[in-house]
Amino acid sequence: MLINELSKRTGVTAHTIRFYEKSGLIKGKRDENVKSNNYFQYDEETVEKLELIRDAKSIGFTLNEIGQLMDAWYNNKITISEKLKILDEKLLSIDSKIKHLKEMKKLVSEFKKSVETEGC
Amino acid sequence: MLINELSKRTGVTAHTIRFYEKSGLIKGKRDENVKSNNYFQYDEETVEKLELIRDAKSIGFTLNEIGQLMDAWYNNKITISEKLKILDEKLLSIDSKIKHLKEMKKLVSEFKKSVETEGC
DNA sequence: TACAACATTAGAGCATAGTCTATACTTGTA
DNA sequence: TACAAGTATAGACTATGCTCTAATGTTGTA
Repeated sequence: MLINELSKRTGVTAHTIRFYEKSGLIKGKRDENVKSNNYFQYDEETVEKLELIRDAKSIGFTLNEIGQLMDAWYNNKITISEKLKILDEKLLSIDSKIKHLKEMKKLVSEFKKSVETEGC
Repeated sequence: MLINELSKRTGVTAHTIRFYEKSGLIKGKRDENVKSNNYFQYDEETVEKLELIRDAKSIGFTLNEIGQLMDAWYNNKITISEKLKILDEKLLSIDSKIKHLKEMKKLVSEFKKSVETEGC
């Protein structure tokens, strides 16, 4: 599919898709048989990747971290042990984020209680 | 205390403290009795605020959101029900982040397992 | 009194993550 | 064939959150 369809499928603007392409997060392919243009072709894997980017971004991963994660996911050039290392790092990072959020939730909940009872 | 002491107490650089001051997140006071300089004086509340900023930032709140949260915390110009509304919004937002993180963790864990067993 | 250490403001610079514009070429449809 | 819609690239611009520099003034200690 071309960029416009990819954009419609994922809700990511063509501008942003090109930005991700330039950043190396996704890769379109050019059809060697087509000589009249140099339009990028995107596949289903790219749809998946854009969805992963959206999800991972929403929980606070940077594009750089997401790039690493997608290397572990899709890149067959890196070894299994390298993949496992990346995945373990990300799992630790997720756990750390969850821990922080739970602490913050406790803090906010306690304060809410004190506002309710003491009105401070 | 002056900015340098505040910086040492909190681990936040003087530059960043001034940036937060300019952004309206914290407020130093100038001593009217002292005419020879216009140094800002900071109190214990500011130490608390900088710690709150650090915690809240680490779990993905923007400075803008943190500003709102601190208004609820310290500003007595808003009503109790307004404070509770802001706190409830933050709690929902925290819960949503935790939910997303858990989903992501599951996804990454499952993928890790498949890398371990199938080496894909 | 010299001078290091500390304070202030203004503004420049930087990283991240887009967002938009200009320019130019290609494709599909009336 | 005209022309709207789609595509590509380069580069300018923006917002957030710092981070640093320059210029200048103040304070405290030898």
